[in-house]
Amino acid sequence: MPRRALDNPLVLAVLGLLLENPAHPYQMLSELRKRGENRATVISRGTLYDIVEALVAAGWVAPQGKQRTGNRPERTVYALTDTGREELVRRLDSQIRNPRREFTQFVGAVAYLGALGPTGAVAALTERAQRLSDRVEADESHLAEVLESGVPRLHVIEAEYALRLARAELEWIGTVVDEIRVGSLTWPT
Amino acid sequence: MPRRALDNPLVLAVLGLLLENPAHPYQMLSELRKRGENRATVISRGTLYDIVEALVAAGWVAPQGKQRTGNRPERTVYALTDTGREELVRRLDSQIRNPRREFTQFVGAVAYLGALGPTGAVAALTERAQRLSDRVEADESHLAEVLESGVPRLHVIEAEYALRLARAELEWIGTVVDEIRVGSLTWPT
DNA sequence: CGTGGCATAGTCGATTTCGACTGTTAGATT
DNA sequence: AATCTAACAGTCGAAATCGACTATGCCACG
Repeated sequence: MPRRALDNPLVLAVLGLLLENPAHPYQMLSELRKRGENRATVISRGTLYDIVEALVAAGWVAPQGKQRTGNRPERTVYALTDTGREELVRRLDSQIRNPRREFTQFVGAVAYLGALGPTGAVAALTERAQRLSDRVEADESHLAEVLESGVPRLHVIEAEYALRLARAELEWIGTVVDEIRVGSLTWPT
Repeated sequence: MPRRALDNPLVLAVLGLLLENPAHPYQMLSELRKRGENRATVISRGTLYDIVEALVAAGWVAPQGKQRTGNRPERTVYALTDTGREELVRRLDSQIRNPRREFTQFVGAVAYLGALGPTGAVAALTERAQRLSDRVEADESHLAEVLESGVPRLHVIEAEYALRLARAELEWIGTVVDEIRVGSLTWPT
């Protein structure tokens, strides 16, 4: 029993992917990269191999045999076991019911907004808002396309969620910037 | 020059704290715990000492001498250097302008909501909403108290932000749950 | 038809992070 | 007065994570 119990966020992502199809690590990575443009922390290759190994040790995932395409190195393909499926559901359930509190770099930085001074704060927040709104727009149209193409909404539900929060953040930034400009949010001396 | 460049989220928190007052590590920890009830990832003690050491090596922080209270072990007090102050501003600015994309456990789990089935999904989301709304209420009244007591709004700005996002999340969960119940969000077969 | 560049795959040593363990003091309880 | 407990403060070895390095196949281009 490992001391630190497989609590890397990648674990859920890997189990989730394997629920759909068996895959070899490198494949998982490209898949995650492709989808996840938006989601899941960017993960380094090495870590992924470590995680898969740990999942095998835990019995949640099992090697399904080796393939080779052309003369490429052997790729071991992994599939979800029954215990793995149970574990996936257990984690999903608990992480939705009571996700552990996580905060983004952005909140962490906003906490010390004061140190930038009113001018600096407005400048930085404005740029953030610009970038974020660009992304929101791109994601919105991308989402529309995907739905148009017949992908069930349930499969892109987390994109809807992310968009919702992004819009809330944009609004918040907007009001704060206004308040600084107008002088209703002031710097203590 | 360290290979991985002090990119732990704690770095910003420590620099930010030291901007206010010099402190010894254990003190920083309690302070962060106190404030941060809400913010900043929960940090283990050991990590904090590692970070402080790295900050000293980077020249952003310097030991200010040792104190002892009663017969307690010596506590080394650290203060921000000038370079440290610059670095803090640099990081703050860049992390607000363009924070690296991070996703919470919750989004990660929502992505695989399907695996819980309609009933399971509703149950899990409902519990999440309940917990979250309890917290929002508590945080709201706590925030009001703090402001009442004369703390400048700027110093609690990130709590306002967090509340805003939490409310957006609550609304989103509400609509999704309704949609599942009503049947406008369906499970593909 | 050689060669440069990119996608494919994975390994491994070094760094980072963690949390269990140690030890002290002040105050509460018996 | 002896004992228990909680807050204080830090250390250190083990585990987790990373990213530089390796190596091959495929395609385009001169």
